[in-house]
Amino acid sequence: MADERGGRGRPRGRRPAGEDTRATLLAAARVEFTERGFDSATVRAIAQRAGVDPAMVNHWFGGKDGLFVAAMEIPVDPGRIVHRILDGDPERSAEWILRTFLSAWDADGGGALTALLRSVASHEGAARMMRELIGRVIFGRVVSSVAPDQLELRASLCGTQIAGLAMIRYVIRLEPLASADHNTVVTAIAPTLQRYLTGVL
Amino acid sequence: MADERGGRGRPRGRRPAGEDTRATLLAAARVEFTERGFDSATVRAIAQRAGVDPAMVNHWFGGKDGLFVAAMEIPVDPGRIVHRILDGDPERSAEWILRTFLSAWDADGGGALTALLRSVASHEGAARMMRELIGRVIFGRVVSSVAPDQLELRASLCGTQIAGLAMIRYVIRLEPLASADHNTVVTAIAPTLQRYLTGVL
DNA sequence: GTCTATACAACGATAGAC
DNA sequence: GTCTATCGTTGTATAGAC
Repeated sequence: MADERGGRGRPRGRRPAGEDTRATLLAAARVEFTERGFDSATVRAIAQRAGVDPAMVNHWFGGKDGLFVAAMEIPVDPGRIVHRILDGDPERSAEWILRTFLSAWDADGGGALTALLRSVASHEGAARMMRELIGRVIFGRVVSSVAPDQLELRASLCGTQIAGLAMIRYVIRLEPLASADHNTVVTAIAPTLQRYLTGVL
Repeated sequence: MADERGGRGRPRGRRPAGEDTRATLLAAARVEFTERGFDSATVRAIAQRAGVDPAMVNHWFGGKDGLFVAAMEIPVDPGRIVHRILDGDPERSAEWILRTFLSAWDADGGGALTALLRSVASHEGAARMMRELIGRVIFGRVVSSVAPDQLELRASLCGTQIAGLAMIRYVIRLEPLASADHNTVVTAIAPTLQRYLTGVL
């Protein structure tokens, strides 16, 4: 009864090893989340782009939220950034931080960053992730190793300048900063960041 | 029957001339779009806020899109802000700018600002409006009256610090900056802004 | 034979259209 | 006020890897 193995659809059951559905979904999710933002991106569209069933999102990530946090890795690797920053002269930390962020963001034209900011603005969960990422992982560790006094205030101040640069350069795209080369940006902004890191507040 | 002019609900049928349903809808739409962004704002909620049937949105604006484009005119008065800022000592402009923005943003707990940033991040039209608002109307005029050299670069740099402060303090809510009083914020950030305005870059 | 990744169907909610 | 489209999610049967 109801056997009906007529050719429609993909075959059920476990697919051959090597067809990594999870990774395919992640890639599709990054595209959709980037282009449409968290709310407008649909699980169905992501699944369709990945060529799999929407239920796979639930199976692999527990739902749309899980897929989001899995897909939206920060466009920079915090560990590497911190490490690279701490290897140099503390009085030149600001310049390194800026160059690291600029390189990471410009790598894909700011697409991933724009998506991240969009998600941060519209999704409280993303904002919370961002909060802990900035405060603890990135600037918290950087600041604690260069200027232990007023650690948290310094970290959040650094956050303002970095987040603001991201907003103006990649989201609002205000000229001339949107098209300025890295040296120009560093010359203008590094002193600010350096003061937030090690200067007198 | 069901005349019931005394209590809840509005009378049916054509309303008397002068009760501008269209304008009421526009006002309600601005509130909802501002608070929730385009996607999350619903026609039903807008109509309910206006005390009007959702069908009126279709009748007057042809749908949600039409209502949006009709509603999204800039509801702020940048002129007053600029005027107040320019009345003081040029070397104290940064402090005035910061205090003006902080007061405006804190007035409603940052709600309107969060909504604005959300719209900017998720809607290209809002980003374009923001671009011109920051670059030309606000900082363009401020900077041109204090330091005419590298006017646009200075304006966009001011934009980074202001936008970043907004992001960290009201959207991401990173402590201690999120709860810091105005004096603390001014002490920390005014020097940055002052350098962007009149300092050496 | 067992486990599990998978496809399919359907549900309840919600929002825009008419 | 009703209709319809679409969303996220859940349940279940099944095919293939192990």
